[in-house]
Amino acid sequence: MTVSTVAAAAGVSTATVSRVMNGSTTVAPDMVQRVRAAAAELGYRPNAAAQGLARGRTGTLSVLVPDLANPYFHDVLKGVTAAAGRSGYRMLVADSEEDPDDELGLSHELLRQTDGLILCSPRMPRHDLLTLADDSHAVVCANRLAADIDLPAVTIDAHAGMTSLCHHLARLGHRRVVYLSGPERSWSNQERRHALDRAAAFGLDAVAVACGATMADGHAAIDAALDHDPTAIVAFNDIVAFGALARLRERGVDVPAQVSIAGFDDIPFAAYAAPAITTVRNPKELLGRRSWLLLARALAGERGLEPEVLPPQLIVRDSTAAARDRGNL
Amino acid sequence: MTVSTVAAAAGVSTATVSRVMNGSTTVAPDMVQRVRAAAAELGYRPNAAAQGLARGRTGTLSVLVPDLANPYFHDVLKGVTAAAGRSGYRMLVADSEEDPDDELGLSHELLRQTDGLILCSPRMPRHDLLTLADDSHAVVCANRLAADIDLPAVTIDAHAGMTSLCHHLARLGHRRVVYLSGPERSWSNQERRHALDRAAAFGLDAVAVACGATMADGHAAIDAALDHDPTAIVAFNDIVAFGALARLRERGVDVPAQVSIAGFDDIPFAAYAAPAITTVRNPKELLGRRSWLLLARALAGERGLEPEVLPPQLIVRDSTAAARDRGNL
DNA sequence: ATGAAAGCGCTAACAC
DNA sequence: GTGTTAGCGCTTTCAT
Repeated sequence: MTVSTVAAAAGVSTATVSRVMNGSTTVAPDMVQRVRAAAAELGYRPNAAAQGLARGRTGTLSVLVPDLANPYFHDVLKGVTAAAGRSGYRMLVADSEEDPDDELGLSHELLRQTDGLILCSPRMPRHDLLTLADDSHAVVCANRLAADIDLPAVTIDAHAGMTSLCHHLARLGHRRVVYLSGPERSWSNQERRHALDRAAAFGLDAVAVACGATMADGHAAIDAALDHDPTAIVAFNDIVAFGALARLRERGVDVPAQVSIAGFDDIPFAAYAAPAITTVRNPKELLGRRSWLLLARALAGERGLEPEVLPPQLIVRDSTAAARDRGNL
Repeated sequence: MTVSTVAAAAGVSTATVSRVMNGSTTVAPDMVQRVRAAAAELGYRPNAAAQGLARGRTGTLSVLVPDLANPYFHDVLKGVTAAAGRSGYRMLVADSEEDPDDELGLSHELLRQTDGLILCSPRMPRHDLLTLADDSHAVVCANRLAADIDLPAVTIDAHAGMTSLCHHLARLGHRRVVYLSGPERSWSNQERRHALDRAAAFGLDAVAVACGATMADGHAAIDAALDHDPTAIVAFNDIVAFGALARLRERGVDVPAQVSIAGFDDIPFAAYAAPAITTVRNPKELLGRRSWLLLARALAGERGLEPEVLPPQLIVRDSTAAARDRGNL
């Protein structure tokens, strides 16, 4: 079942079949009919590999995420597919499972099979990022800015987000806050942490506790966090906040009466948690769409694309309230 | 940068390069060295499309899920990649976004680009499934059994799962239970519902309320559910249970004191909910692994593969307790 | 407007 | 053990 089969059945050349299948306008209407009929009759479907080889492009892009289990990435992926789909591109998703050392290899593998790659929150060392940028012009970086590396990027203004959150907490009278720190190699985590440190200007006294990016991490980190007797806890992301909330409940700590807690990203679960989690909304779909736009431009040959920075938004819910007046937990 | 480039650089033929790249044993050690060196030097990476065309297979399989935002599918996907990866296969993920009418088209498109397809909880009409089975032998169906359609399948024993859950509820003294029904076209939903109906044998009197598969659906369905004044609510899945829990909280209904609630699947969030959700654990990763195994066999030419049925497991947590003695909500 | 034919980059007979 | 070569299925000049 190839072009030749269809061509024979329709009594035309393979070139004509190809033209019809690709919607070329320079084909006589009756030929179009004949070919269409023959193709439909035979149930013909073009072979993607052959098309890819002949055209020099696959029509597929790939996205590499560190953890597919994090709902955060779904919305990003949705944004990417939606935007890329409109340009006739399909999306291949890969998961590095939070293994920074595997990312470079995976990226090369993906680049081999697809036309371009979107790295979502990559954890790989700076050096690998540099290698990748040297190897290919079809890579864009989401959620990470790498100075002096020629990689189109789109990020969130973590500083602005954290600042508005800190403002919120400061107005509620909080002073001692613990930050549940995300993965070491996460750029977002570093940004959030630094932004929080700068919030000392509002009178917030922040201390970081090593944590991670999963619910289990959040759950496990609470005991250490409470040792600092904070009135508020800021989690690396909503997932962590979620796990933390569970542990606080176990320990009988009332949220937000005794301790306030806030997350980051605004994943769907955040709004349904008990209590609903105050968070900094990340324009995830937009991030996905912009990433594709950047990739499309890179694919079209544009170089030296400027990094884009997207604005987050504070979402106040029920997990934050006025700091308790005095006393320890 | 092609085989020829490398061949020229190494002073050998393209065939030898190909042999080395594919780990053929019938190559002299020094040639292997030369080729390896040249390839590394040039940073050569084989073109996947060309390989696919020449080999007649792409080395990629695809998985179609109805909703990538449902954490349930992550574990399934994890199982698939893990198993397929061991056989040198990569995985392409596609999301039909709960649009049953788009599934057939998407499936064909995926089949065109990859060697095989795993349909995860497909919602498409039976007729489309039949078409697909006729068109290809490289399709396996997870979470759906279609009688008289020659499609390798792996499912969960919903009946067993629902029965153990009903047992649990019956022993706690529940009689009036509401089932929050999932998507109309979901086979799992039908199975769960039927199994629940059969639980009348335990003295459970179940009534179904239309709901859906999202947190918002669960949230929205609670009001109608409470109209039936149930002592227990069984949700289509954990996501729905999660949304339902939020609404119950809003209405001031105490779970589990006034109403018990149970989910299905045991997604990670279930254990961290407030209260932790009693559920029926679905061996998701196993399901993924088995799906791949079936697909691999189909790809190898086996036909008439027997459907596999996996056992679920009741996980009792804090959202279910003894039925309230008397009185309405 | 249509067809013939030359590749796209790689693999796998087949010959040596 | 190594090289030659004929495709894999499609697109795309280039003629006509």
